[in-house]
Amino acid sequence: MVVASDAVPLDRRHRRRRETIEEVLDHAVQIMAEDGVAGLSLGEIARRMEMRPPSLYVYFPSKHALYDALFARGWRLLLDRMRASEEEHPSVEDDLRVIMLRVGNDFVRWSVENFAYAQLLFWRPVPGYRPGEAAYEPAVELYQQSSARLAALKQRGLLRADVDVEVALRDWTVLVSGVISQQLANEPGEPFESGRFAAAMPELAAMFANYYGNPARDRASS
Amino acid sequence: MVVASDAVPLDRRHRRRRETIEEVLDHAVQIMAEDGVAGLSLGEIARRMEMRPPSLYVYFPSKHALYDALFARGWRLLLDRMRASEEEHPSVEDDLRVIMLRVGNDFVRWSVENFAYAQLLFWRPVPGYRPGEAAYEPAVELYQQSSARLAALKQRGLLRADVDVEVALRDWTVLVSGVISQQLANEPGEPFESGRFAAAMPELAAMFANYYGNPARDRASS
DNA sequence: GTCTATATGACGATAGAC
DNA sequence: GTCTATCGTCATATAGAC
Repeated sequence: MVVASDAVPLDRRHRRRRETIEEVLDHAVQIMAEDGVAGLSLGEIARRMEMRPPSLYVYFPSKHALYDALFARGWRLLLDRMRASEEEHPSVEDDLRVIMLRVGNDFVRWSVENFAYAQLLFWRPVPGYRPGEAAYEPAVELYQQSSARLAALKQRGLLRADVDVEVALRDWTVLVSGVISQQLANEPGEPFESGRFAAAMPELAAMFANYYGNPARDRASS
Repeated sequence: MVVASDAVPLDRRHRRRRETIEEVLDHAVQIMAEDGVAGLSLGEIARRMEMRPPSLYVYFPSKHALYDALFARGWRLLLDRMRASEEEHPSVEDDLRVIMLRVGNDFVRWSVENFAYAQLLFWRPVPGYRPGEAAYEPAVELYQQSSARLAALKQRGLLRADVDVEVALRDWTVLVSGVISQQLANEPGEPFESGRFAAAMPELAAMFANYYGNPARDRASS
């Protein structure tokens, strides 16, 4: 068996397969945006790819597996977005409110602009579908990144020393997911800039900073 | 035409019809709780009522109309619950945090215990379904009741005089719906008492009271 | 390996008999 | 008011063509 000469077409096949998978996911997101997350249909994906529905089972063993791939892809995209956000604007300010507002706004903006993903990630709209363990991996990674970020802020004295980082992070996720939920449920399609609930972020960031912030360090909160 | 003699069987027919409708709704809620909101199927309702599916169309012209009835019924039940809550414990305390925590806890508790309704009311899980104007009526009523309650608290000096009641209410709904969303999405089936996100209510109520409360009146906030 | 043809059973919905 | 019959669509399984 000659491994080396087989490797090239094997790679090409694999690459082509992955490209097809990505194309399936692209169409799936588009359809979810049009018809709702639970309105995704394999037949519609196949139609747009000029395939027959059963052909999709070559790439995904079930519709749930497709949702799992979308779930993981969504968290991965959001994780990348938040990493880029942190690189663009390192949180060097001494104002907890300003830092949380920037982070929160980026999070909410991505969710509003990618509402199909957001509904899949933050709600539970698909009957019978529960994300698999592997699909949760990037979500866990984002959680750990957020936790580390908050811990660093505490280290720098922006969070009070007696604050439990996990509790503060739980409350912060409640604030942010509340904004996203209300925005997507009550004003679907409304852009981030003009959303009535997205506009609540400044007050909510101030609330959070006042409550968990260190008054000795952070003069801006009152 | 003798109207009087027709009236009795007509009433009986109407009453019987309404009873059947209520029975349909009861089964629908039960099925949504088991299979998810979007997993509701007319066939399953008919099966449990020992009917054929087309017979349901005598009572509801479409599945969306059924969802509309469930939407209105859910808000009505929640409205009744919040009214009873206010009667049991009139908000006579002088502590904004305590008042908001009681109201918020009752709201979240109902939502967790009636998670099928809650998903329908606070999320948008059904592809293609948008609540009709009539179905929104009890939701609007509850909003107005909440708005009046906050205005009364402002009148009593528990909310700062410069606070916009509508803004404060928007932020409060974000907090509460954030708790409900996170609780139902991440710990489905978990009771109110042991829910990780339901347990955030005390901190969130304190956050809200600190931010919008009147420090001159409300010594408890810090 | 990749796609297709075909089939099954469930679904929402409609028409028309009784 | 309830039924049977029917339609079109869906996810899914199997078997087989290339």
